[in-house]
Parts: sequence; C-alpha cells; structure tokens
Amino acid sequence: MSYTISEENYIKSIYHLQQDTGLVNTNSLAAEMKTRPASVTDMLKKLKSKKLLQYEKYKGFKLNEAGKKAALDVVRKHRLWEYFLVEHLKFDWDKVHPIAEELEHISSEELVQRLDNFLGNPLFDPHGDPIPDKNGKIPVINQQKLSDIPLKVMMTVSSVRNQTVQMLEMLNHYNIALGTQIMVLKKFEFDGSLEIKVLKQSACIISEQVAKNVFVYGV
Amino acid sequence: MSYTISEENYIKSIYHLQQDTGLVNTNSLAAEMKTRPASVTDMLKKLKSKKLLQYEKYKGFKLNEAGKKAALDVVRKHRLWEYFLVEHLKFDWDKVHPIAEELEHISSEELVQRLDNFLGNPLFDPHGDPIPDKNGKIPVINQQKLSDIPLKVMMTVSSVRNQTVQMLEMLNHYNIALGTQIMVLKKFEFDGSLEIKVLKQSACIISEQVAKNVFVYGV
DNA sequence: TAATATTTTTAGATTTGTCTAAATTTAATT
DNA sequence: AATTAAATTTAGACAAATCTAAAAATATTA
Repeated sequence: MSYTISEENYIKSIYHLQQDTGLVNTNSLAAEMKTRPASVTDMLKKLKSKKLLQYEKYKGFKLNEAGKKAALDVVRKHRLWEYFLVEHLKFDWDKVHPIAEELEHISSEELVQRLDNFLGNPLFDPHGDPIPDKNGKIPVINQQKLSDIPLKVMMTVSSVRNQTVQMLEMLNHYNIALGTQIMVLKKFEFDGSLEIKVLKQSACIISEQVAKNVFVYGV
Repeated sequence: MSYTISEENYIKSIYHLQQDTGLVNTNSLAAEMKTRPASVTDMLKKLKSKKLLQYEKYKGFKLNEAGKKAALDVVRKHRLWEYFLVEHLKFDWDKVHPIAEELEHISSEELVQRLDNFLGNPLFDPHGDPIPDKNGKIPVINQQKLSDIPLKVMMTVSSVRNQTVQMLEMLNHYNIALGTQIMVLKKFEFDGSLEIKVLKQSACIISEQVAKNVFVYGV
C-alpha cells in the first residue's frame, strides 16, 4: 500500500492524537492539521474506505491495525531523517522538524532500510523519541517527567515533549540536550518551578511547564 | 522563488531538451514527460506568466535566465542526492534515478548546502554528469564519445548518456563504470561496432549505440 | 426536558493539474 | 496555390484536496 502525502499527514496526526485520547474527534484533528473540520470529514471517509480507520459518523474515530502500521512507517521515516540531519548534516536539533516533514514522504522502502543501516540502526531520534523498526516495533525506555523525580538524584535527559522551536531554543539556552546529566535541587510549591543543577553548569530555575516536558531516566 | 513539484519537473525537462535543440516544441516535451500536448500548453502558460519562459503561441519556447537558474537548482539537488545514494547508502548506480526524482523536490536550501558540504562538494555525480554549484555554475570536462576516439589509446570513462536502467545494466555487465580504463582495439565499418579492451578484462565487442553513449577523456 | 450551544456533516464552489475532442495554425506535398 | 498532414491550442470535463455556508446531530444547561 502506498498513500498520498495528504493521506500520510492525516494518518500521522491521527496516530499522535489517539496516543493521548484513544478516540479522536474531528475538531481536534482539524486544529492539529491547521485545516477545516469539513476537510477532515472528507479525508475520514477516504481513509475509512481504504480500511485504515474505525469511524462512525458523529462518534469519533481511530486507526485500526493497518492504519497504525501505516502511521508507524511514516513516523519511522521522519525520525530516521531527523537523525541523519542532526548527526551527519550537523543541523541544530530544533531546526530539523520541517525538513523531516518533507523527507518522510519519500516512498522508496529500500531507501529507508539503507538509511537505517547507514545510520547504525538508531533506536532514538535527536529529540529522544523512539524510532519504530520496519515491522512497527517501538523501543521502550523507562522515563519520567523531570517534574516528578525526587530531589538530589542525578538523572539523564532522555527525550523532550512539545518539540516547538521555542521550547528547543530554551533548552539550548539552559545547555540541556539529550544525555545531559541533571538533578533537581528544590521544588517551589508556589508555581511548581524547579531549581535544577545541570552537570558542569551553575544552578538555575526552570518553570513547571518546562519540567513537565522534559523526560529523564535514572543513571 | 519556490515552485510546485509539477512546475519543477516541467522546468527540468525543458532545460534538458533545449540543451540539444535550442528551441523546444510542445510535442517533444509531451513525449518526454509522458503527458498530453494539451497539458503541456497549460503549463507553458503558467511558466510564462511566472516569467521563466520565452514562449510565443505556435512558435516554440525556451527557458530564459531565471528559468535556467530554476532548472539548475533542481538538477543540482538531483545529482547531489544521487551522489549520496551511491557513495553513502551503497545503491547501485543504475537504481538511484527514480529515488532522486523524488528527493530533488525537497525544498530547503540549507539542506542542499549542508548535503553538498557533507558529500565533500563533489563535481560529478555517479553517472559522470556535472553538479552545478549553488550559483548555477557547471564544472566542465574535456570528453569525447567512445565511438570517436582513435585506436589503441587508453582512455578513462567520464560519463554516460542515456541513463536508462537497461543501458546501465549493460555497462555493469561489461564491467564498465566511471573511472574505468578503456581502449578501442578495432572498429567494424559494417555496423559501427567496436572491439574494446577494458583494463583487467578480456576484449569484447560493443555496439555503436553503446559506444555513442559512453564518454571518455584522455589519461 | 426544552432551549441553547457545540460539534460534525453535507452541499456546492475553488484550485491545480490532468484529460479528450474539436478547432486552429503551421508545415508539407501535390 | 490548393490541399492534405502535422502540430498546437482551445474548450470543456474530471479528480484530488481544499474551502465556505448551511444543515443536521449531539451535548450542555437552565
């Protein structure tokens, strides 16, 4: 099966939304894709007719197994290309997303497999997100939100949610990257902000909003 | 300026055709692009309105300077990606064309420049075709058709016209690649075929058709 | 539960790129 | 030069993906 760029983009967005909510609704998908609810409805019919979607009018929708596999194929391509852009072309990790959005639609399966091998079959992309293998299997890692870990325990940054340019620029400023060693010194109840110590840096304070989007695992 | 995939494909095809003929006509472009003359006419109007094309109804057409620069940008991307696919992903040189046809439409200029640097700013792609630089400047090389060189002079293969899978498979069979050392032993007047000696191979005979599509330069 | 608000879908239009069939222009031939 | 042939363009239609505006279904609230 091969899908249009538009179909692939819808499939991918539905996949990400249903990770959080189980069932997805028309309006949130329209918001996510910056399009109109009516356009979403049109595409839902198409994806249902291609047997990728469980969908009943007015009742919400989610990808079935075939749909999930199609989504994972796109996610795999996206993350492999991001890895290539950062590790080999030396892009900053906060600049690669829009380019990978284009590259993820290149169709050759052999290309993806050779790229995967060339890169050394990486398990995580430059944002710490897991890279599905060609069968759709996703590597797992034991990670917690930075906002949830106990005080004065050294942890390692494993991934970042909310991969906006704004967020990633901010982490750059704090010298926080994947693999960075980090420790929470104090938690301020007032606004949930944290005083943290990044290895080899002086202590600083980050907002609760940042802390909830940074994931770490124990050393 | 940024163009649609369809526009880029037309621009590229016009560029290649006008290299041979100066002025291009509707039917030959339709044949080249495997589409209908009426569709070509539609696109010609569009490209003219975007000031990329010199075009008078019924009189033929060719790219102006802006059009040529747009074409060279696409050619540059195509050939850089081919180089990447062969040199780094280890594709056979006769398999990369259709994949590069997709990759050439990825739009990021920074991506192209970083790819160029990553590859070591190559001057020729795996088929021996010159890679334009970002200003559209094309490296030149002194080369002749294999069918035109004198007998018993050792030459080096520099490029190959007619990059069909069929042709490239055939050259693979003869163990002819870019950089291969080659010598013409005898020319048969009857059908223009040549007896040749490829370095480290036993002598063999190739057709005139092949000989006219292989380019060599003196050692 | 009736009225109101929100969400979702339908109906119909638009854009891009394509097509077929017919009309027009140019070229070739008698 | 008149006729035929070839090349090119126009006219009108179609498919994919989108949109707006209006209708229908569902959810919320008084």
